[in-house]
Amino acid sequence: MSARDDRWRIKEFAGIVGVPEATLRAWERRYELLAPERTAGNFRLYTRDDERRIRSMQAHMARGIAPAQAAGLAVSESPVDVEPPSNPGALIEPLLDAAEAFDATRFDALLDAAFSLGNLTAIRDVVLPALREIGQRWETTQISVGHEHFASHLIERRLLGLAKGWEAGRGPLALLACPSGERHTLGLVCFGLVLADRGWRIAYLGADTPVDQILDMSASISPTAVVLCARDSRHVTSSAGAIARLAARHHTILAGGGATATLAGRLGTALAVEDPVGSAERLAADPPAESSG
Amino acid sequence: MSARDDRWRIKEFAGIVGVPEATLRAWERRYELLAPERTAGNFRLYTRDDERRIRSMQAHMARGIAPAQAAGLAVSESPVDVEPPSNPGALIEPLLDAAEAFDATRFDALLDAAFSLGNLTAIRDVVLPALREIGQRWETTQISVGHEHFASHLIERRLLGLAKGWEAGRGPLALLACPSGERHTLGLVCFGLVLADRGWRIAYLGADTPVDQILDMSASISPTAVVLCARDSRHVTSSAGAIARLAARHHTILAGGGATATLAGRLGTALAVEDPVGSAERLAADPPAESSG
DNA sequence: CATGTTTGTCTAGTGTTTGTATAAGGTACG
DNA sequence: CGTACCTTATACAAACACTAGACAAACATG
Repeated sequence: MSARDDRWRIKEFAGIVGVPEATLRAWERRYELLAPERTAGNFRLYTRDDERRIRSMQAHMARGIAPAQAAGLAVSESPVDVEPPSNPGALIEPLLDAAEAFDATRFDALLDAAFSLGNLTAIRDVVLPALREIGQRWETTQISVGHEHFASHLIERRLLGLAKGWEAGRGPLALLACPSGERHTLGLVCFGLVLADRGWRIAYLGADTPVDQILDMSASISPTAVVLCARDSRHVTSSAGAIARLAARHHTILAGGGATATLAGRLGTALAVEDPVGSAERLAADPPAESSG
Repeated sequence: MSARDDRWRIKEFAGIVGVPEATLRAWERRYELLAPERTAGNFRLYTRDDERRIRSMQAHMARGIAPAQAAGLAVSESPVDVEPPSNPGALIEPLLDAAEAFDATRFDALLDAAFSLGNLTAIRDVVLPALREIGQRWETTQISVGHEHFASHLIERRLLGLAKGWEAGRGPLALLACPSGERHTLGLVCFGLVLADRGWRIAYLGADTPVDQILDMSASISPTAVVLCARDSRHVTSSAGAIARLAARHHTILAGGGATATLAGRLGTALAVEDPVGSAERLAADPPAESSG
C-alpha cells in the first residue's frame, strides 16, 4: 500500500514534467539526479520523488543557476526520510489536530511532510487550506485564538525559513506589504515565496505599513510591481488616497480577502483574484512592463 | 533550504551585479577581490559573498573612490572573516546604514557576521542594541516606519530561523506571549532563544494574545514559567485581571519596557528587570519550582 | 605639456557544458 | 509478426567560459 502504483515510464513522465526524454536520460547520466527503478525489461520507472527532484531542478534553473549546479541542489535537498503523503489534503486535518493539542513537534513534522511535496504544492494544497480552515473554525468558535496563534507562529516560522535569500538575485523586483491596520501577513509571504520561486526578487515590509512609506520606498528601489495585501477591506479604504497615488506611479496589485474589483477599479490598481499561489503565478507569467513614475 | 548554496556562473552573476564579465575577471586578476570556486571544467562559480563584495566595491566607487582602493576596502570589509569579538557593536552602525539603503542582502550579510560570534553575543550585543537604536531614531523621525519594518522583518526572519526546534527536548517548559494589543515580539523571541539555549522548551503564542487564552493553554500544557512581554504598559494594565489570575496559578514573569515593579507587585508576577538575554539567563539559572494550580 | 599608470573592454584561440539527434538493437503486446 | 515504445552508445552544434595578450581612454604626476 505504501508503494503506490503511480510509476510512469519515460514517455509519460516526460510529458508530466515537461522535459524531453533524451534530456531526462542525460540528466540521469551526467548528474545522477535520478536513479529510477527498472522493469524486468530494463525500462525506467519514475516515481513521485523523481518528479519532485525534476521540479526542484527546474525551479533552480529558472532562477539562473546552471544545470549542473541546479542538479546538485536538487539532489542535496532530498528529504528522503519522509514518505510523501499520497494526498496533500490529507495533512490538513492532522495539522489541525496537532494545533488543538498544542503539539508543536507534531505540527512541525506534518509541515515537513507537506513541504517534502515541494514548496508550491505544500503552500497551495496544505498551508493555505489549513489557514482558511483555522480561520473558519475560529469564527465559529470551534477553536480559540490561542490555537490560531500557536499554528500561525509555526507556519510563519516555516515560511520565513523558506524566504531566506528571496531578496537576492536578478529577476524583477516586487515590493510586498500590508497597509496600515492589516496584520495578517501569511498570505503575503506565500505570494512572495511563489514569486521568488519564479525568479523574482522580493522586498518585504510586512504588516501594518503606512502606504505613504511604501510610496517612499518604491521611489527608492523602483519595484516592477507593488503588492498590497489585506484581509479586511476597511484597511484598504482607510488608505485609499495613498494607494491611488501609489498606483499612479507603480504597477500596484491589491490582494487578499479585502480586495474587491470595485476597490481596485476605483484606486487604479490591479486585482489578485485567486489565492496567493495562483495570483503570483499569474503575475510571474505575465509581468508588467518596467516603468517609473 | 531555498537559496543558501546558490552558485552562479559568470554570465548570470554578471547580470546580477551589473558588471560585465570581462570586468569581473579583471577585478579578480588585478585586485584579488574575488576567488570564486571552479567547476571541474574550470568555470568560475560565484557565491552570495562574492555578490556582497562586488556591491561593496560599487558602493565605494560611487562615492568617488578609485577602483583599486575600493577593492581593497571591499576585501577588508568581508564580514565572513571578520573577527571583532573586541567590539561586536561595530556592526550596529553598518546594519542601520544597510537598512537605510534598503539593502537586504547587505543587512543579512551583516547579520551573518554578527551571528558568527555566537547566538547569545549576537543577540545581546548587536540585535537588541540595533533594535533599540532603530526605535530611538524612529521616534526622533531620523528614519521612517518603512525602514523600521524593513529591518524588523529581516531580524525576525533570522531569529525565527534560530527558533527551529525550540519546542522539542526535555527541559522545563516556558510559555511565551505578548498580551492583547502588544505587537512587538522580537524581544520575546530573543528571550525564548536564550532559554532554549539553556535547555528549556518553548511554547510560543506571539503577539496580541488574550491573556485568558494563555491561561487556557497553561492549564493544558503546564509550563514551568509563563513569560508576558509588553513594550507598552497599557497593554499590561488592560489585561490586569487576567494576568493576576494567571499569576495565581503559574509562575509568571512580566518583561519588556512596559513591565514595572509596581505593576508586577500588584499583579503578583515576577519581573524581568534586565534585557531579554539577562532575564532569560537569570530564569534559567534559578528556575522556579514546578507547580500546578 | 609629456610620461607613465590605471582601467575597462576587446580579440583570438581553445576548452566545457548542454540539449538533442542518430544508430543499432531490445521489450511489450495485440 | 508488426508497431509502438524503450535501451545504450556515440556524436554534434550552439552556447558558454577560459587564458593571454593588446589597446585606447582616463587619470595622475613631474
